[in-house]
Amino acid sequence: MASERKPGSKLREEVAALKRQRTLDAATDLFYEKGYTNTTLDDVANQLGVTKPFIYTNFGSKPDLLAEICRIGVSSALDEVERVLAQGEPNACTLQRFIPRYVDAVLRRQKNIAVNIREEKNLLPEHATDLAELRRAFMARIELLLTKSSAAAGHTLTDPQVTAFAVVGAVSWTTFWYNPKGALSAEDLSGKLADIVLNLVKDAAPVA
Amino acid sequence: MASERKPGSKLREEVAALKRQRTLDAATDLFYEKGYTNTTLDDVANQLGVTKPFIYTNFGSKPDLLAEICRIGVSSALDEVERVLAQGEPNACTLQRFIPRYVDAVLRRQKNIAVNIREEKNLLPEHATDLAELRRAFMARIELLLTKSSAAAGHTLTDPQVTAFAVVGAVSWTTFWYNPKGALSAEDLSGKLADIVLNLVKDAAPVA
DNA sequence: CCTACCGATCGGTAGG
DNA sequence: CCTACCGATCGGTAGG
Repeated sequence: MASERKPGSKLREEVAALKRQRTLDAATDLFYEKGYTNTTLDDVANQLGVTKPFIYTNFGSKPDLLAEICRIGVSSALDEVERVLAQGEPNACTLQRFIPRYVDAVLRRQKNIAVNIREEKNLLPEHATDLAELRRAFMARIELLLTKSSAAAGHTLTDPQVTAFAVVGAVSWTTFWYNPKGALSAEDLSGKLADIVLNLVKDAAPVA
Repeated sequence: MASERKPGSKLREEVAALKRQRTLDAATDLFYEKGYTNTTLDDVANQLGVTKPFIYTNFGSKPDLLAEICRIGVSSALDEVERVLAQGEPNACTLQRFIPRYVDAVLRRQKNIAVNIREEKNLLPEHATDLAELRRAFMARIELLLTKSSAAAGHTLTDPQVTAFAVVGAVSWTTFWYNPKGALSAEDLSGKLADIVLNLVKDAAPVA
């Protein structure tokens, strides 16, 4: 009996992580495709080739699963701003580095972000509060980035908050219309959208 | 007995229209506030001070009610583009007239548009098809407007379709964050957003 | 257009 | 972690 098991609860952990990941993936696909309330936990289990109680070994409830999917969506965008801000004080070129990365991050987490927006009303109050806080933090960082990099480029934003919402709206909107299987590649889109959005943050001048 | 009733089925029609309108209003508020699946038809009836069968005299089913709410949302935006396009060939100033009106229209129908976006997956297939067609028509009109008015202003859009999605995204996004009871008035917002969006449609030049 | 009810769906769990 | 089931919810309607 070649033993030596106790320290290697590592395998056990890896198995648990794998199960959790697969459950999240299946649920993300189904929630995105059919909507949260039209997806039963039996559907999710079925797609994984298991039965419903399997899901409850990793997640406490259906709303927990939803909350985690949403959290991943917001976090991926927040991480991207933090990464750029961590590279030092924003300068005139920071936005040109940030915007394409942000667009890419959103497209990579397209399903999570779409579900996050659509299913907000199906979150439990505690999850809704947490996610609202995360989103608020994200918006604050975007505002900071826009303000500082605009200043460095020599212009002032009339209303950084509204500008931030416009940028985030233009980018997040892709999650509703972009089809990864279509003719437009994610790279093409992210380049084009980056150009358009960069234009947007240049201060309005020749209007009226 | 002062009679004279038959030709005046007009009153009857007015009553029917009123009931229908009130039902739509109540459902729009509740779907927006709590989400479609979290709102029961008993909730809607309750808010109107009636019982559930009342609703079925005006709408065939819950999904019918949802479809009508969504249709009003898309239509209000489509109507606005059509109105501007009907004023003759777009020129260099057309966008400056259109954008604020479009933003206003979206804010006026904020609830319908938010519900439209969120509850897409809860539509019946036939309604989903109709609404997708309406949305497609709307996007085509926006693209046309952007292309022609840009041309009239002397610049060319690299990709009118992506630009159109960016504009529509930046504006539609307001339905998720704008709070009519907050400090920012709808007029202020529509002015600011119009400036920002007008900036966005000027062709990218000094990038890279 | 109300009262009262049916029927189906589905999240969650007991028991093993 | 499966089988089998409960319990609640809720859209829709029959009957008046």
